[in-house]
Amino acid sequence: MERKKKEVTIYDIAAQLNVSAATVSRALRDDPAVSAPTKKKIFELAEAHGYQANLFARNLRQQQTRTIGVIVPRLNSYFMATVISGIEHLANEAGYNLLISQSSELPEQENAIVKTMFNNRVDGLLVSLAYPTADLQHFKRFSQKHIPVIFFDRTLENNIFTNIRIDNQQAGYDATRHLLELGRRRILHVSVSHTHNIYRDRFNGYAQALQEFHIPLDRNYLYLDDLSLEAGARAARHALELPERPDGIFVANDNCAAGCMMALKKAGIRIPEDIALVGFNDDPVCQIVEPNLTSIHYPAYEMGKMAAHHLFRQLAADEALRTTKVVGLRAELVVRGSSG
Amino acid sequence: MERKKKEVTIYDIAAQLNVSAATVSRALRDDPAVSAPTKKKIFELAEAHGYQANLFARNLRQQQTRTIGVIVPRLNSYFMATVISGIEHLANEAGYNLLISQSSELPEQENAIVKTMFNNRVDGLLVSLAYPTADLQHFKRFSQKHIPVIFFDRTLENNIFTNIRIDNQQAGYDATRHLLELGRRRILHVSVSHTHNIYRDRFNGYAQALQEFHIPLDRNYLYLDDLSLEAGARAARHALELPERPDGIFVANDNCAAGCMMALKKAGIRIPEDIALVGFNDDPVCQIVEPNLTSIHYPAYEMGKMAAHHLFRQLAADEALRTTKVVGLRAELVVRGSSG
DNA sequence: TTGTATGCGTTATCAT
DNA sequence: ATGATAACGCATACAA
Repeated sequence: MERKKKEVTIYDIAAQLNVSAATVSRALRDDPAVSAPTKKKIFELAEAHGYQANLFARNLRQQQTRTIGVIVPRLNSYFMATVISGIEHLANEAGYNLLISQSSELPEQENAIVKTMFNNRVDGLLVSLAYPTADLQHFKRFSQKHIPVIFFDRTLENNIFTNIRIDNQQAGYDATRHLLELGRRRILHVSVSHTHNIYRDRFNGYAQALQEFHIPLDRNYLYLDDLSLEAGARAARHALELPERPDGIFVANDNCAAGCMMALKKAGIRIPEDIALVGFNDDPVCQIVEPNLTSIHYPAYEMGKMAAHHLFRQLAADEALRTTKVVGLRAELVVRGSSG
Repeated sequence: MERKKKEVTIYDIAAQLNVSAATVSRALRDDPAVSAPTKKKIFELAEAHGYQANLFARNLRQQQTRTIGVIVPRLNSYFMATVISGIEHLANEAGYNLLISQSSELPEQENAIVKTMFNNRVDGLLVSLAYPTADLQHFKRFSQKHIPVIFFDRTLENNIFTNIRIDNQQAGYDATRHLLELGRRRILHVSVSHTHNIYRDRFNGYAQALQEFHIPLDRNYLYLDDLSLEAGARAARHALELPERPDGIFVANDNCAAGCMMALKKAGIRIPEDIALVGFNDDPVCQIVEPNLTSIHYPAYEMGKMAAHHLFRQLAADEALRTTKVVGLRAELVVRGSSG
């Protein structure tokens, strides 16, 4: 069976130049201890041979991979794609590779991925948690070995790892208050049943705004499902079956809001006249549905860059200097036709 | 500065059990040459220590990484996310890791990524090319070292690597013929200006269908832009400025078709009565626009699995058995309201 | 400024 | 069935 062709190593270069492998190694890493002429010769020969450093050997020696793991619930949302672009941007600059995996919203899957990433000796982890993930046990092996983990978007309260997130309560408040200022008084909130804290926070913002306007919280005006397109249709049905029809709906993501809008329109409801609608994320779909969807603009790209930025900082810093913290990003309301 | 804690190695286990490291290594890999009792002892102690194989050492020794590189133009489409899910599915099963990167449709970026992946010694590559990429020069280093590369979706004719794709001409034909059978006669085709072959093929299918219906090809009925949402609006404007308004439009992707539909509706055009519309890909957006968009269903998940499948086959096979080939997948028309 | 020697943790070859 | 030993390619402590 044909073996792989032999690679050019620093030894080959050293032999041809009558210097030691150590010198070649140093020259290639631009060590100032090597004289300019030798360095030049070495660079040239390396170039001529198309020399490639063997990263395993280097990693084996240095105990680091220059690889960071990224774990997200799903790759198929505009939001996540944008976050990852942000991460990539910084990672490329810093010469790090990305190992990307999706948990498909399954904690067991997430757990398996974390283990794999650990075995692959990633230098750090960037994670957005699956819905149902309720604790951070599976990241313990990382904290034990002092490998930094940064959570973004879907975070969990903890005092070990850094969290990057928006102020979901504020955003929920802004969305709801906007509807209230439009004169709407019966506002339905559509969200997800697994009470992940970001959705709880959005709800809290909703509740806070209602309270400010002296509107009592009514359990009937909270509809929990899975935030899919279909869930949006179900939410619409729920809305129409309510004894007093809502005049405003705040949906915790755009996709679901789009489904809701379509179902409402099909039922003859006018948007925004009869019911005003606000979504969340500011996905491109906002500009496709008619009327265009008012939403909370989520700074996805920036969040990706932030997450990577903090990871690299922690990688560079001494263990002791890694102060646990929460980084907040601004998320702003974008008003469009659905709440004209 | 605090060093990383020492890892448990096969030597540690060997020492504690009074066997050699070689035996431990064999046992851990379940080599039949090791007796059952020793194996058991070794497994137990390894488990107790939370032993983790050091992949660098293994890779260094075996000259392989069990990592495959995935390069896509963009991560932010439903289509790509689905393909990647398909790839992941098989890769996980086979115990391979995925290194995912996006070229952002930039050949230079693509080139850089290919180089990085090469340096990282990926065992194989799964690639969907950037629009403007016109040749496969940058993959030469892979063919030279006999590292398999599989192209999917955006492929380029070649006699070295395997291509996985749908029959774009057939699909373009199906889409156009559908409009023709609806009685439409002035059919505009909206596509992308960089003539990547998949778009050329779709156009050819369009031309073929017209020919069958004895309709002469008219350059005015071909609009080339970048297939973005905005390009869709521009295409609509173009359509309305034509001396004879089209009664059917075949757009080469759904996103652009959605933009086109919106602009047409805004201009007072009724869909499908005045103009029938067909998109491409069968993205979720098809079910969001009104009326729902007729499209070509692209078997994305299956394509991902196919690509991974063929890569693993080539990895397992002897060099000589790697017959270059093209794998075709079926793409079928899904009729919806936009061409009711 | 350069060289020597050694370790990083595995696996494969050859003995026993 | 098991052991001794030599790579794999690089980086570094120490010596010169």
